[in-house]
Amino acid sequence: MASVFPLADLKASVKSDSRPGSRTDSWVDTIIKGDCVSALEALPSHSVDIIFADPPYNLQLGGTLHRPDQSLVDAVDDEWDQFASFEAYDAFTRAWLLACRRVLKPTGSIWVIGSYHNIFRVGATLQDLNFWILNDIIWRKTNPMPNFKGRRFQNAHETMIWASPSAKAKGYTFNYDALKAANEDVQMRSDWLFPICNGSERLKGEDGKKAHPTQKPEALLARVIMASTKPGDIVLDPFFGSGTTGAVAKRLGRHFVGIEREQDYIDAAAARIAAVEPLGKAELTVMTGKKAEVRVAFNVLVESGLIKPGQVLTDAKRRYSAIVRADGTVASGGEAGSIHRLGAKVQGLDACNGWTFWHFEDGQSLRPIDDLRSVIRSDLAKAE
Amino acid sequence: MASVFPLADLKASVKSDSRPGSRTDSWVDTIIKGDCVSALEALPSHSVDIIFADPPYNLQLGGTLHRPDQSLVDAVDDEWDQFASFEAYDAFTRAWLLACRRVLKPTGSIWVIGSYHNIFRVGATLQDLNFWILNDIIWRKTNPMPNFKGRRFQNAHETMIWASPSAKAKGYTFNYDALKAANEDVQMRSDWLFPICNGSERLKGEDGKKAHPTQKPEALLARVIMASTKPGDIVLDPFFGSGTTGAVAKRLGRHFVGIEREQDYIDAAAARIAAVEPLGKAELTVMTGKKAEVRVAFNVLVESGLIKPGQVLTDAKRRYSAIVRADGTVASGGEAGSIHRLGAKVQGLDACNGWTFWHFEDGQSLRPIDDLRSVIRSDLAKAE
DNA sequence: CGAATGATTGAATCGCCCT
DNA sequence: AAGGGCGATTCAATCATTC
Repeated sequence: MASVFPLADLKASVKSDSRPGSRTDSWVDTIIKGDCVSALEALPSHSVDIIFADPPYNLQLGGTLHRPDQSLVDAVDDEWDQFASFEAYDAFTRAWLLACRRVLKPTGSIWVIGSYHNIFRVGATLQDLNFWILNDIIWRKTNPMPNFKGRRFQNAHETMIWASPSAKAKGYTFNYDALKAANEDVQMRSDWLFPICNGSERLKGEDGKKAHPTQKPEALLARVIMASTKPGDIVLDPFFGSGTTGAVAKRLGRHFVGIEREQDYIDAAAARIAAVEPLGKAELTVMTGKKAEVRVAFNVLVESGLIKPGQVLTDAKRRYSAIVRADGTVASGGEAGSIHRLGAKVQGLDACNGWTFWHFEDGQSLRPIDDLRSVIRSDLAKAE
Repeated sequence: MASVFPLADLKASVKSDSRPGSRTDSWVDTIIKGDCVSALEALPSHSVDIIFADPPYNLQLGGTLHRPDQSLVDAVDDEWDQFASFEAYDAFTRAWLLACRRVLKPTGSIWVIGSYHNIFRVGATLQDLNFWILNDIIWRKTNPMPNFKGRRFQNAHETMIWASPSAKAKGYTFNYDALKAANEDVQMRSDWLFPICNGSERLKGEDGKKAHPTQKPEALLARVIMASTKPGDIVLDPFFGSGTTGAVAKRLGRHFVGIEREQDYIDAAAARIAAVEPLGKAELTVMTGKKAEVRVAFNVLVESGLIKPGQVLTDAKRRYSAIVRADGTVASGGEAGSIHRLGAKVQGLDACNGWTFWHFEDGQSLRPIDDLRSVIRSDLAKAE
């Protein structure tokens, strides 16, 4: 059974920060010491918003290998042994992913990072467990380790899988508009370029050696968290290690939960996170697009007098026209309906966004009726 | 049982070319018509040098997809890409990979290309069958299809796995020095940049429509073949399709064997290959890929810490100011957006280059944020 | 004839809310 | 739970057409 590691200083520093939603649950903003699966089983169901997992990939690290029937594996180049070790890794993967799924909200999503040693097994297991892959993301390293022997290509990337808990779970957070605005106004691609973690960001022990062998760069976690969470969300990392996930989550106004077995890593991560200063609310505001705007129905424009019954609307090229009726529908050549239905109908399409399709005369020029909706919206905003 | 498709013209053109090693085997430089596994079983053991496989991806598409302009996306919904379940796909994968392994020389290697829909299953099956993964290679597309609904990252890459037939098989060909020399004297990385196959390279039917839905670019195959084969080697492609593998192999002085079920694809591939002129010995230099423009988005500055959330930017004359947010957008007086959009908005213009418009405080002076981009660029340039 | 503009297209697991 | 209405959503490159 896992025990909650209290981290009094950490909690204190967390409680005083600006993160929305006061979290009084004892396990939030803590590092839980213990085995990944049993620690996960001690958490409530459907309680975290995203999971970022950086699982181990080499099961043959020292020690002897046992088959599932407990017999000792005596030769590593035996075909059956290879198979057995993959099976063991798959069983491990299955166990922690199942435990993660129970803890994850239906509106949540999971990220797993790995290399070619393990990511194919992880991906296949995710699919077997009916997780629904949203993207695979390539972290391209600016400064990867060279291939010393010159027998292969330089291994210059790692792979992340982003998945929702099921094919039907479409409520996951994806801050599409913010990512696009931040990316030169084009949508963010599946290949990301970041340096590996080194220099002052890299945690060092007292001996000056790196504190953790696979510390991930904070910039990578920042993009993951900014892309797929909202401020105040809870980010779980079942393989916490040096605590990059927690440090970035705290800085970005998200809550974290870490699970880690080794006390040395817990100590390093706790000290690291305690030193993080969370950002303020204004800095953490996420840009949203039209999808997040309040709905304004077309008849509101008619009722408010911005559009008058009897007024004629046309498309931008004046190929089609329609007359506005007092009930907020529009009519054209015997057909009538919503601005969307009629727009679709006159063009012979299945669908149409009437707000951008229909235009009204404004002096010499034509302007989309969407402009008038913005007027309504800014009025509504002022009334708040 | 598969039947060898003779292709007399093709053989003739092949025999007259400059490829070393006269191949008199009837199956060399032909397209075999038939099911992949039975055709493979008809070939001699340990007879081919590399295999390039582009298996069905098992896309699981929902309904139809429309672009924002309401045009229909021509999806890959062919019968050959439909599988009843993951189990069925795994069984299929296992069968053709086992058949491939028998045909592959111990000194050979295999390449498999796929997307997140299938590549994890392929990779896990390769490992289960004791293939030894040498690299996973990312094909970054310069011009991928966008994500039309804004619900995910743009799917901008595909993944290739390169593997030898066993962990002990170290005799595979890897032209390390040639690749390095062709890559400005640095090691070739695991992420490659190529455009998708388009324009005149794309095979069209008599109706002007694409002859094959998933034709791969020749440049991609050229790098694969130049990296992992020697002149005169035999390249097998068990999912021949439009014959890109054969065309590139012939052009590069390698022999090919294709397996394909559909006569239409065979006809198109045969005509295509017959028209290929093999290169002379001196011309067989390694193809270099497209050099990426080093494109740095504003969020990279924020993620890397060069610009901090909360920091204030102004124009050169301090008439306008904006605050940087953690999501990589900037905000000013209720408005928010990309550095470009907001710069335009505050000035009342249609467009604005945010990189030169917005400045940050550097001691006593103001400097354009473009200066910080050059700092990042010199780091990132290493990966391009 | 060249430049500017518009149309087409590519391996795609592509919406959300209310009734 | 299924169905219907609202209304949001695209990047790079190749061709075709117009100026």
